[in-house]
Amino acid sequence: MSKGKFYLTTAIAYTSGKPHIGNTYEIVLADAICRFKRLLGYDVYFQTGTDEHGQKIEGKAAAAGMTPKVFVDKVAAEIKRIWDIMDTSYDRFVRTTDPVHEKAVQKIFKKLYEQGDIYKSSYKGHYCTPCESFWTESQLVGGKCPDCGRPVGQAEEEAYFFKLSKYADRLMKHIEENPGFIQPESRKNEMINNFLKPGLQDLCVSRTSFKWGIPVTFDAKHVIYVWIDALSNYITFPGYDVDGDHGELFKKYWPADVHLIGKDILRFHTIYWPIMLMALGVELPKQVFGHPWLLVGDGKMSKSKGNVVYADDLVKAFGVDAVRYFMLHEMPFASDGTFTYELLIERINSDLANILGNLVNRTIAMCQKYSGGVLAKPYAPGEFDKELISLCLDTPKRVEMRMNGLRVADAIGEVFTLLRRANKYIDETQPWILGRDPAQKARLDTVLYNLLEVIRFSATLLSPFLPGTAKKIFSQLGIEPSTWESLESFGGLKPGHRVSQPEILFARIDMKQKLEELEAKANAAAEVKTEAKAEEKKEPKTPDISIDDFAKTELRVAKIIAAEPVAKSDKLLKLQVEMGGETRQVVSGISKWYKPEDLIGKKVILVANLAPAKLRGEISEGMILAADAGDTARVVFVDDNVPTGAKIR
RNA sequence: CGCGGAGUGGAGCAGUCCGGUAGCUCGUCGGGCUCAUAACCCGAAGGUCGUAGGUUCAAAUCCUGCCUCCGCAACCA
Repeated sequence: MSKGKFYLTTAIAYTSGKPHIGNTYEIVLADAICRFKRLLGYDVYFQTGTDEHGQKIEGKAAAAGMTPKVFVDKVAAEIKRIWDIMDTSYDRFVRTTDPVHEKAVQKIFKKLYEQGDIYKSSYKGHYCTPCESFWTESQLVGGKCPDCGRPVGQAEEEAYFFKLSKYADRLMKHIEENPGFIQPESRKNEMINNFLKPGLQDLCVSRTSFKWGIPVTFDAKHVIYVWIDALSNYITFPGYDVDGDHGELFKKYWPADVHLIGKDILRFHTIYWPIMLMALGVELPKQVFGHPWLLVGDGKMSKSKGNVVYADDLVKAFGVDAVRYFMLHEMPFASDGTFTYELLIERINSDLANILGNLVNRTIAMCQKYSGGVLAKPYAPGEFDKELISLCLDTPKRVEMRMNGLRVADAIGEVFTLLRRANKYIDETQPWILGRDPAQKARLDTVLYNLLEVIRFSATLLSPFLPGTAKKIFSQLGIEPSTWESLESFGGLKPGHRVSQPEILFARIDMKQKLEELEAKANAAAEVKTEAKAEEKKEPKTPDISIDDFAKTELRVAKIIAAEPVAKSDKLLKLQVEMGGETRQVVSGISKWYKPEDLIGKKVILVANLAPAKLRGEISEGMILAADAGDTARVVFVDDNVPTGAKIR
């Protein structure tokens, strides 16, 4: 019965905040693949979860006035809630703060250390004691701290490193011998050319700069950094044990068949992770698929209105399956997809409502109208049947082929090709005309039977993508969900069977009206947000300073005598300013709002005693004052007859 | 020369690896039909495949230069 096991993982979501529609895409894609494999008869284990350690979370929790644990519990619950709203059928939702995981990770770290793959060393660098900061050679300004201008000393911060280079050749060989390992193909070359060929640097796998992580058992100062902590979830939760006493799930399902991840973290999964596994002597996953991103591509809804789109809001407005359909349909495979409300509504109307919903509806309605809802035996084949039936029988194979290549959008497209064909078949056979002539009853029954059978096929094939809709269709057909095996032959529906009443699957959406509705809602939400923000902003008032504090700032009038953009930067302008006979170079982040020629000859206020800093390789000796209005900045200009060098106070 | 992606009828995309009639969905226009959710079916218009060269009997597809756009990285002193 079972065709074998199938273990799929998603990346574990970082619990720094609520996942938006792009983050949600991955779990839906994973779900579609897993449901399809189950339909085929595979024994599926589908694992997802959250990555909950790290400095960023520590910081966010502190900012929210919570302990990291409380913070992470809250966010993880939110993520899980959204995964559930999306109707995803994961078998297990894991969290890296799970003690079982933490213990396993500590053991892994220890083992790698004991066998010499992890060693203790240090970051060497220039250290500024007052600033508590490390600087690399290139960051220093004139050999001094770019922050405070004081001299720096040589210092070291200890850390543990993982010997990636030791396994580089083996990994290269593995990638070459297993062409399907990295998907899509184009990414494989990227990994080889950018990382493997230039040579791998040993990876820093511990930190001492924050506490919110899994401690190194034998060195309490250190916390295990994300690589080993997060990546290993794929084996620790199924029950991997460094001493070989593995859990049942691990024995049964490892190696993973697919690691489904975003293209941005491909490097970690195709280089660091395989090397870790090699070092542990564990078999490598079969495939790593770096999926593209679903981007929110609509400039109209600006940031100030809050254009972040969340899956749960969409589900509320359009229904789960519509959102799932859009996500899965819109992603071509290797290139990014775009989300806009217009596109979503268009897909719902033209595919779900018109092609699919209407076909089911009209067919069931005709069955009720002409046959009292009872199926008769298809006795009277006609000229259009053959083409329809052969396409129908062919479709499961086509879908399977597409899915094997993880071409989910194309797989769905195959089903819709069949649905379109069925709509055309209705036109060709004209059942409403057959219905007028009692002599044609047998032919009419046959036509209706064929249509219903096509719908049964389609519902089955769509069930991994639109689980809720498939269920509704089966219920309208009055049957239990069909198996994959039942799609081997045409004619699974039993004559004499009675179908249910037709119901609308997807209502058509009035584009204009819906968009207005959404915009009104967004505006209302934005108002609430800005109000909330305004209140928040009042809280941290800048503390009062004394006149002496202010006097520490030396403000002087300066004239801009030259300006040019800084190469390779979109924000910076390099200015030469003249101030009481002295010329200085100032780099300012205003190139979005000012062109060089707008500034030359103008007089501005310069913070003259600001410690020099290096920006994109250019020295900046001071700062020009400008009003920051959030989206824009306006430089403060000074009356032209004020002499340069004049002090401002 | 920081990394990467993309430029194909009005919109969104496929085709590019393995050169040989430019295809799909939406939209528009015309027609058909009435079982159905103003749905469904048929037909038509609309493209110098970013640009300039090169290879070839033949280039959207291969090679070279250039232009434009978009992510990421860097960056508001």
